Amino acid sequence: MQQKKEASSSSSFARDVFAGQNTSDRPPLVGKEIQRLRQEHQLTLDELASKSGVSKSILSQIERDHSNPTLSTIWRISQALKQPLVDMLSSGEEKPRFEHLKVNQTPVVSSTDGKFVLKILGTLGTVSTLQWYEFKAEEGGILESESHGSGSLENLTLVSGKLLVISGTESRELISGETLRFLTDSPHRLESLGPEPAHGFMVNLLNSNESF
Amino acid sequence: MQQKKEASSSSSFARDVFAGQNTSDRPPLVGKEIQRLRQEHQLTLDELASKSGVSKSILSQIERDHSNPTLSTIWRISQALKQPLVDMLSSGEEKPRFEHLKVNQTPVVSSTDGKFVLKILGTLGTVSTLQWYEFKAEEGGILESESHGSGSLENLTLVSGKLLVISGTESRELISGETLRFLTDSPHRLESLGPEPAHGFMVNLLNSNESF
DNA sequence: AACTTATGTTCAAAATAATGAACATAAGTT
DNA sequence: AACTTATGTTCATTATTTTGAACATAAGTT
Repeated sequence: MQQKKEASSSSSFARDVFAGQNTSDRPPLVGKEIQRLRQEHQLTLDELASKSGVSKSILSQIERDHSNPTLSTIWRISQALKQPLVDMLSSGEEKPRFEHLKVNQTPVVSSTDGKFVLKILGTLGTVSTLQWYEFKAEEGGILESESHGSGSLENLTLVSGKLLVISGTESRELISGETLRFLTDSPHRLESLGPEPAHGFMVNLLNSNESF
Repeated sequence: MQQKKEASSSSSFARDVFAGQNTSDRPPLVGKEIQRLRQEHQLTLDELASKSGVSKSILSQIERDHSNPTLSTIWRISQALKQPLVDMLSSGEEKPRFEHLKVNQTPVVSSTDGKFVLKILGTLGTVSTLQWYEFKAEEGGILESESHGSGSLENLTLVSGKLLVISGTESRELISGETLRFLTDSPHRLESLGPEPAHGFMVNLLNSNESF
């Protein structure tokens, strides 16, 4: 069973952790953040221990990144500190400040006849699913979409051109500068009426609590 | 030393976990989400095990929420699945539901010199706030913004023109067709470099969990 | 059917996280 | 100084996670 190491502070975890920066090639270091929060709340280790139900000895080690805490441990600490668990973990991670997508890196989808071009500008999967697009369509260009699931919402702004939007049994005609918001829980279709090309933006909220 | 329980599946953790729903009074259940992601990536337990360096036996148990994984374990799994660790943990938590908005009259904000014009296309306010805009700025037009709070994200796509983006101490130059995603947890500034007017689209995710 | 292959689960053993008590250290008090 | 109090760290022990190998099950082949 447990072969006693020379001291608890030199576990392999600690060694690994201290070997380098958290260049996102190793788990986030939560110690600093936890300590910061605890001190912000003016709590001692003893107090946080009793509030959280986590022993103060392990708290001490976690704060110094000498331990690799369990999910439930981190969770109990985050509760006691009234901090969303997720925030505590992401604090250590250095997020890139900028993410720069060059022109050719922007994914593009186009209709079979090439008349309707959809550029996927971005996606956010965290909360619910969110996607936004730019589109350009010459006269007669058509985009057909299936239902995005109940509760899904599409927000379309036309910068230039003229566009016919059909969702379910209803339809609307949009002119330059107008915005339309509609449910996309049934198949829908966009059609550029011309003569000048339609150009616009879309923000879609997909209802992702479907299990497929 | 380890007093062998009747079976590994009846650890106290498992019992606790199965005692009730995750009504945010117990650690998030990551099992379902991990399994979903693994299957989405078409990986078997063996494959994920070798990719992540986590043994398949513990993967099996974690997926069924029969184990209380360690931070480093969750992290290694999230890496292998190319999923931000944070997303995996928040998946079990309550998702915000949408509120239905009234028809918008597209409010317009413009800089004092009138050179930078921002059209608010839409808003969604729930747990985190989402807003999207269209902007047009002639040469020299400047938009200054305060911090939107920690974790806030701005997604900017430039349709035409040239734009200088400064956030914190960093800056980027964008040309037509490019997209930039950046954190707005510090003051930032957009400047149209001209000569042709800058025209683009922004989607902002504001983080509204201020600790108060 | 018997044999292989692919996939997921269970088990004993090993590694390590968590606990509670003892130990350090510093700051105040008498 | 000697004594207390407050705070954080270390240590031996206990509880749990993690591992690797063995086991189970199902699907496909000969």
